[in-house]
Amino acid sequence: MKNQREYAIMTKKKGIKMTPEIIDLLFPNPLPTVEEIEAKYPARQLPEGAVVSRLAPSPTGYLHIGNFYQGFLAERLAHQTGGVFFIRVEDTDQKRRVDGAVQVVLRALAHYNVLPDEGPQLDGTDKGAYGPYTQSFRKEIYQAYAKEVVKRGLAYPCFCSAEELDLMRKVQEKQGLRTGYYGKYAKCRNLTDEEILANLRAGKPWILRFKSDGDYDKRIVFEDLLKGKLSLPENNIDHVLIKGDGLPTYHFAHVVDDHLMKTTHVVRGEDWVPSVPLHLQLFALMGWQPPKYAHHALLQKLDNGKRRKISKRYDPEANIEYFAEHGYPQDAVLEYLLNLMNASFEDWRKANPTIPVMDFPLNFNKISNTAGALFDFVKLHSICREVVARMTAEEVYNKTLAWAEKANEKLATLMKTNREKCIAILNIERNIGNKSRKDLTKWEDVENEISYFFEKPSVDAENLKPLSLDEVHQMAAEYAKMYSATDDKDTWFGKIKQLAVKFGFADNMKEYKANPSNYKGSVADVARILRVLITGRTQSPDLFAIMQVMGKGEVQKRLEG
RNA sequence: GACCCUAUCAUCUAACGGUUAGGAUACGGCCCUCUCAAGGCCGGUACACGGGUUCAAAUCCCGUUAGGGUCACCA
Repeated sequence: MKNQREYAIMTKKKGIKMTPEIIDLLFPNPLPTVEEIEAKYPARQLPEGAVVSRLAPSPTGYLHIGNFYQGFLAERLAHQTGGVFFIRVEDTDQKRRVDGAVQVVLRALAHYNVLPDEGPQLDGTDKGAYGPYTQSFRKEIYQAYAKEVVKRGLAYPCFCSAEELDLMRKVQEKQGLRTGYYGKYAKCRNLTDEEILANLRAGKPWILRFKSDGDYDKRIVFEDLLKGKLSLPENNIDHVLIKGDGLPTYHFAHVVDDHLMKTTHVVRGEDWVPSVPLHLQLFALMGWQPPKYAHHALLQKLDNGKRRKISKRYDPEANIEYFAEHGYPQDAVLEYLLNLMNASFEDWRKANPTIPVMDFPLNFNKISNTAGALFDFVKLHSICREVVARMTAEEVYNKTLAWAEKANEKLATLMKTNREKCIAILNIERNIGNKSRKDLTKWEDVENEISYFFEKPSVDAENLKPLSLDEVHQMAAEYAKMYSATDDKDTWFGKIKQLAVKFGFADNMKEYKANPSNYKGSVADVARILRVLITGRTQSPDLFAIMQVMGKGEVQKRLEG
């Protein structure tokens, strides 16, 4: 890798020196000097070892779960070291820009408590001293640096049309060559000053290309924080720095912005690995210290037995909003992702069941470095159940209500008008000793867990067997007379046993199993029949607790009906 | 096609030259004075293949195979 000095020498030797006239035509508008710009971006005052990292979303109206994963990882790294995590909006592709997209990203991050220290805010302002944090507002900064590169003779205008480039690529493909603007295919690289001038005066559209001095047969070696030592061919392609609309490409913007914003660590998906040689080359060209890179594996999905990266097009869960919409507990999503980052998370959680997720010490040296994990709903759901089981009934109530207010109006109304009762329902078999029911996965499921308390269930006669409807009525009437809301659990169950005997059922399992033909069934069947009358279901949480919460009046109504 | 990354149970993974290859999820079985859920106990399932190096290899090296990724005026 060459340093700035070597580039300067090289420039002198073989750089094309653009005439001042060309430079004026290329950059007709007044621009700040690079010195002026640099002065606005002083070194950050941070403790030793503090990481400055960022999430750089494109405002497409959609936050991909992979980007969220990346941002979360960057945020952890920054905040665990006392550093800074910021957001930078990469909107240099104006075609893909969608209104309100930044809000989508910010709201998603806020939902998960992954909080940026700097960047655009929901009200449209910027927070932080290293902005603007939206690339389209930084146009003249990129232009100023581009102009500098042109002055040094290391960038040149390219007049090739999209059609020409397309044709070129097809030719290269046909011949089995590497595609790209390099070597003899870099036609505009060797244009004379006169030719450039003529094109510019004729108003021919142009883009600015970097004059690569890389040799594809040589290798560049660098240390990736996650992948270790990586060796790739040098870049010899004259990549685009400034596009036809005057905005930079990702590559140039990345180098300029992360230099100015003092990013120390670039965390991104491993799909970026192939462009690291280019990026390092650009940092060297500018004479800047490159950040450390950390490329993580991509989240994948099984599709017809084949793996592929999670796709916006086919997988609804590729959109981070999916999880909020369906009422996934925030912490469960975070825990699941943390578990993919560090498998030791589970052990930590087991040892520290009550500590907040964000207190997990994410070990950067142990970030999994495999081919990329399959997104696993089964595992996520299991984590959800654990997370919900750890909550108090009131927390579950609050979180569910917050979800329902956006997603299920009917449920929200029901919950608001029956707050205490809902909490009592959600408290059934919760935090008894240190055990809890684990049948709630997401807020979406709550409706089904509480609905039967509020409306009289329909009863399927099939579930009342072996008794006839008449016999059921007799049994229910008998039980209604016996039931007392002040009974403790043992007394309650004792009465069910009495009822069982009275109607020809065995009052304990062992006896029934020993002589099944002597009985209509066991006490379990009696309990089932009562459960069906009261809840409409054959399966439910503890019937004793349900009846207590429901209240004697309602219980009797259901027994009679 | 070129280049890069990866390879341990079905899934996520631990192991950093010496382990009966561990855990979690899922699955199966048993137990648990009412079902379900939970809980307890038990169980099956993995080092992709082939060569080396070494007293010793899941671990290091090479190759094969397989999967993934990248090759834009998109990021």
